[in-house]
Amino acid sequence: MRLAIAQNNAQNSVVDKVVSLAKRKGFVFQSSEIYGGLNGCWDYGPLGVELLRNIKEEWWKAMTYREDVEGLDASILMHPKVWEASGHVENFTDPMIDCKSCKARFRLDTLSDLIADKKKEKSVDELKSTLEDTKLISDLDLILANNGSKASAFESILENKELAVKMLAIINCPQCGNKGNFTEPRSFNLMFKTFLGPVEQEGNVIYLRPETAQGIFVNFLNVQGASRQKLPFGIAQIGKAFRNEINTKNFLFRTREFEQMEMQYFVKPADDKKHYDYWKATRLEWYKSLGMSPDKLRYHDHPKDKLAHYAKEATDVEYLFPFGWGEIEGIHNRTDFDVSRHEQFSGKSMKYFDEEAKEKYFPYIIETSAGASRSFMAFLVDAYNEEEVNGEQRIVLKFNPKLAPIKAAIFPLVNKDGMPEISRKIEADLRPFMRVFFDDKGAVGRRYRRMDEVGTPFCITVDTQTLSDQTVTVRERDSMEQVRVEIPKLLNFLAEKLR
RNA sequence: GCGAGCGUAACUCAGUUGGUAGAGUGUCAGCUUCCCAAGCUGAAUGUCGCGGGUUCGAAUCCCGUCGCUCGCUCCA
Repeated sequence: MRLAIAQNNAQNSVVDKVVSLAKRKGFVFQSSEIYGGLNGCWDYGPLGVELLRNIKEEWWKAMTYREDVEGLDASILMHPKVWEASGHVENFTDPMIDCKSCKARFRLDTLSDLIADKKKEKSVDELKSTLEDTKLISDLDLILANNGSKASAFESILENKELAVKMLAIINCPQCGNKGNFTEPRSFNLMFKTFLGPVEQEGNVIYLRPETAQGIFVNFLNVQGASRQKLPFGIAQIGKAFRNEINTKNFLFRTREFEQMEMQYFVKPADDKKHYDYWKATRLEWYKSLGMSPDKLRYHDHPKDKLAHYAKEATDVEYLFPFGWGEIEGIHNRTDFDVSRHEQFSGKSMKYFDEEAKEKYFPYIIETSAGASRSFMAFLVDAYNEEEVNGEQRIVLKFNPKLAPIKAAIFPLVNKDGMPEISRKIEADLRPFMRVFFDDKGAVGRRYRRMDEVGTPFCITVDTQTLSDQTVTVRERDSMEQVRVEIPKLLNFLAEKLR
C-alpha cells in the first residue's frame, strides 16, 4: 500500500514536472490565468504551438499524401438537425441526480421505474401536504387531474422542474433507501449551446460541434463528386471540438475544448473488416514512426457488448501516461449508421452509386479519430528525460526532429573575434527554411542545456577553427556528440536529418 | 457532481503563537568564458488565487468562491 502510494506520487511528479516545464518554457499556459484560470482550458505558448502544428502537419501529410484521401475543413457550427441525426441531442439531454448517501446516479426520467407504485402514491400525498406555493399546488392538481392514478402522475411530477425538486426531498433512494438526500437534477448534455443570430430564443439554438466527424459525413457526396473518388476513399479533417465535460482531468488529457484529427474512410460494406484491420495497424505505426515509445503504446479493443450505438467494432490506441493508460486515438467501424441517419433526417439521398455493380448503397465508414491535444501531451511526456551528466542533472526533451519546435540553435563559442557575426550570418541563411534560435548569453554549456530542455535537436557552434576553415560544430541533442560541417553544407546536412 | 488535499515571485518552496513577505533556481544588464548549466558584479519581478468576515492589525483564523491534483462518478 505504502509502495503503491509512493509509486503513484513518483509518477504524478513526472506530470507535475512536465507541466511546470511546459509553462516555464512556453509550451502550455493555463487559460485566463490572471483571472484565476478557466477550468479545463489551456493555451499553447510559442513552443507549444510549434509542437502542436508539427504533429498536425505530420498527420496531415500521412493522410493526404495518399491518392485515396481528401482533405476538408468544415464549419464548427452546423445545422441543429445534424446533432439529432447523429444521436447527440437524444443521448445527452437527460437530467441526472446523484444520491449523496450512496453516490448512485440516476436518470431522472427512469427514477420512476425504480420505485414501487405504493411508495409513489405515498410520496405524492406527502408532497401535496408539504406544498405552500399556490402555483406549485395548482401545477400538481393539474397533473393529478390528467392522470388516472397518483402512481402514474409520479412521472409527470418529475418532469416539472420545481415539483421534482420538492419530490426529491421526500422520496427514498432506490438503492440505499436514504430519504431525500439527492442532488438537484442536472442536465448532462455534453454539447455547448449557443444562439444563431441576435435573438436568444429556443428556435435559434445551435451547438458547438462535439466531434468533427459529422462535418465529414454530411459532405461525403460533395467531396466524392468534386474529387471524383471511388470507394474506398477517405476524408481527413483537423479541427476543434467541444464537450461540456462534467469534470476535466489530467492536464490536457480531458478538456472541454480540444482538437481532433479525424479521417473517415468510406468502404464497400463487405470490405469493412479488411479496412478496419488495415487502419488499426497503420495508425499505431504512425505514433511509433514519430518516436513514441513502442512499449508505451497498445490497443484496447472494446468488448462487443460495450460498443457505442453506431459501432460494430472499435479499438483505442492507448498511451501509457504517468497516470495510467489513456486513449489517444479511436478506430471504429461506424457501419452505415451516420450516412443512413443523415439520409433519414435530411430527406436527401446519401447513397453512393457504384458504377461497376450498377447499384446504390450506403458505404460503411471506418473512422480513425485522433486527439491532437492528447497526442501533444503524449509526445511531450514521452520525450521528457532526466539524465545525469558529469554529476549534474540534464533535462532533455527527446522529440523526433520533425516534431521539435526549434530545429537548430546557433552559438558563437565566445563573443569576440568575429564569431557573433559569422553566427548571425548562419542564422540568417537558415531562417527561411526552418525555425532556428540564436543565443550568445552565458557559457556555451548552459546554452546547450537550455536547448536540451526544449528539445532542439541540433546546436551549431562557431569556434576558432571556423575562422580558418569555414567549418562549424553540430552537436546532436541525444548523444551530445559533435561533428564538423562546412558552413555551405549546413543546410543540406540539417535537411537530411530533419527528413 | 461528491470526498480529500493544495493555491505565497516565471519555477520549486520557506514564512515560527495573527504584527504590512523571504530563499534557491530562472530572467535581464555587464564582466569572465575556446565546448556541455549553477564563476564574478549588479538589477527587475509578489492583487500572498479571488471576495467577504473576525481583529487595532490577516499570507496566517472563519465563511464563500475560483483554480489545480488525487479518489469515486462520468467519459453515448
